[in-house]
Amino acid sequence: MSEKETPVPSNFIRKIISEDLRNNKNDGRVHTRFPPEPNGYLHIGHAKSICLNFGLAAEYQGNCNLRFDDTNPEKEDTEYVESIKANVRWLGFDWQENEYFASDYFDKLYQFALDLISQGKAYVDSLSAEDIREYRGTLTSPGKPSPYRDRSVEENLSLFEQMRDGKIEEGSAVLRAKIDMASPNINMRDPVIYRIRKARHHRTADKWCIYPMYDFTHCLSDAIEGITHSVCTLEFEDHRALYDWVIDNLDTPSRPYQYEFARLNLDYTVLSKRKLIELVREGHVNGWDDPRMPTIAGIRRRGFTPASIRDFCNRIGVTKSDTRIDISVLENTLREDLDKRAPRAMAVLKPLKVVIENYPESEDEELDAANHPQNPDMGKRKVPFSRVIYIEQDDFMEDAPKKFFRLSLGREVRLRYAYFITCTEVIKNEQDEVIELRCTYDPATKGGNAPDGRKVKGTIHWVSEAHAVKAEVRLYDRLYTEANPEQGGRDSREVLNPASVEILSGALLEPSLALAKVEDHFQFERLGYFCADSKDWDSDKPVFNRAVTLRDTWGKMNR
RNA sequence: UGGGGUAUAGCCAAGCUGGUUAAGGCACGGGGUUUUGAUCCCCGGAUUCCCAGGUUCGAGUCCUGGUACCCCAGCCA
Repeated sequence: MSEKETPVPSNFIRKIISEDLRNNKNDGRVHTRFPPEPNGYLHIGHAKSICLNFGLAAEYQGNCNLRFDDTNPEKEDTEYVESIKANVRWLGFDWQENEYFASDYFDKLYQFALDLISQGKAYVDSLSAEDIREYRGTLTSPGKPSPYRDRSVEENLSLFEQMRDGKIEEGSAVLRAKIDMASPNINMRDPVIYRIRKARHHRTADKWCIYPMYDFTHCLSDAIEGITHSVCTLEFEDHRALYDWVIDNLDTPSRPYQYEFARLNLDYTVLSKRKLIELVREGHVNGWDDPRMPTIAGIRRRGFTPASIRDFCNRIGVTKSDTRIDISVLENTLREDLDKRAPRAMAVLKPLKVVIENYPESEDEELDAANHPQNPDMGKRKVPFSRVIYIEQDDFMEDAPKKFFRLSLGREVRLRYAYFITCTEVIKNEQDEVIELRCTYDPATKGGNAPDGRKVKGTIHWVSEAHAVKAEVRLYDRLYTEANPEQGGRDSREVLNPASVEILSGALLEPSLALAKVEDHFQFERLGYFCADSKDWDSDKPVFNRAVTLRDTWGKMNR
């Protein structure tokens, strides 16, 4: 993380921490954690949380734990823990030896539950799930106590033990905290803190058949790890009262506090696990790492860099207001990062043949091209030139308006790093489509400058036919046609963008590009930033993904 | 009158205990440089901070009353 990134702006959590430090709370310690559940892949929304938690720890010389919140054996798997670790590492964060699992605390958690029971603050409820829901009341009416609410401590202890020993059927008993069935906060109406799940856990195997619930586990895990600031998203605001209740009613090694911030919403994308799974399962995308997916794996494959994502997370801020970020903010952090780092190269996506009639038939030559126009340290390379080249179809227009600074019949343009050429003839097929151009070149303009001081309006990119490398280039666009795909409760599948990917199998690259390594980034001049695909790249068939286009004021004018 | 939150330019977002001209970024518009219509460099926008009252010499910041939007009734996290 040596690159210069936008300084982290102030936010309310920073302010709280600074205040705590001023009061020497927690002996001046700052300890955060990133607590994913290993039941799915991380996405850009998680990146916000990762950057926040690790960023806070770094700024205040504290630590940030990576803790897997694995209390639901039926949904979790080690496959996810591996991918999560890889993603966090890729983003540039290091949790060092601070890797934990809530499942490592099952014994302690069990003891805490026993303590609560002994204090008369928890009881085993034998109501069915449906009855519990019934008894809980509604948002506007209070709940009523379960008939099992006043079981004796001894009976509860014995029943809980039977739960643990597998003597009670799944679903026929749970452990509940005894708080207040009439609380206006539904989370406080005797929340379930342990349930029976006769399922194999990915780490504890068959040791347990009772598993603690999130609200009981999370706060105690924080306390066990000495977390000082437990940062989570807004939907847990209502749970804070329960978080505090558990901590306050048990003898814990430390006293953590929970703070909530707004989760990320991004234009033209969807970030709920359920929706993401749906996209994959129904085949709207090709897997979790499809470059259109907002998953870390997807945006990585698309060509985003860790620095650009960190920068993005810093720019969007941390608040409690429910907002939606303009996709251009993300795109722009990538452009900024890659503009200074990505080598330039030429590639023609939709080729149009050009024959330079006065260029010798059997000849070719190598021209010098800068790898980065502003940074000579990135060196130069040779680009082969010959009589037959290809240019971009979009760079020719037959009836061109005055403002069209590219090639047209009778007009002269510069071929980047090569020569000025003038179009002399347009060849069409029976469908009246332009299939070839005949041009002449001015040998005196080699390298791209005219000795007579003649100026040319446009510079276009090109590739020599004899030397070109054929490649597949995938152009990606937003996955949805609406900024907020789920607006008004609509099914986001109704607004899927049918043109979210365009595969060009006949793209032509300058030869240097064939030497790219997987995940290498380039700017294809005048087109955008591209990344060598990590999955389908083959030395026989290069595959590039377009991560983001260049800014295009010409394109904008024409829209 | 269930409870918990949020409201500052098109989109984000600073704004400490109330004090001259309401940061910054993205987007947008204009101009300059340029062998990428890219980059880079200038310049531009809120008499106004959800609304209405009030307190005050002075309020985005305090008070009162509204309005809009988000979250909560898993033995998910």
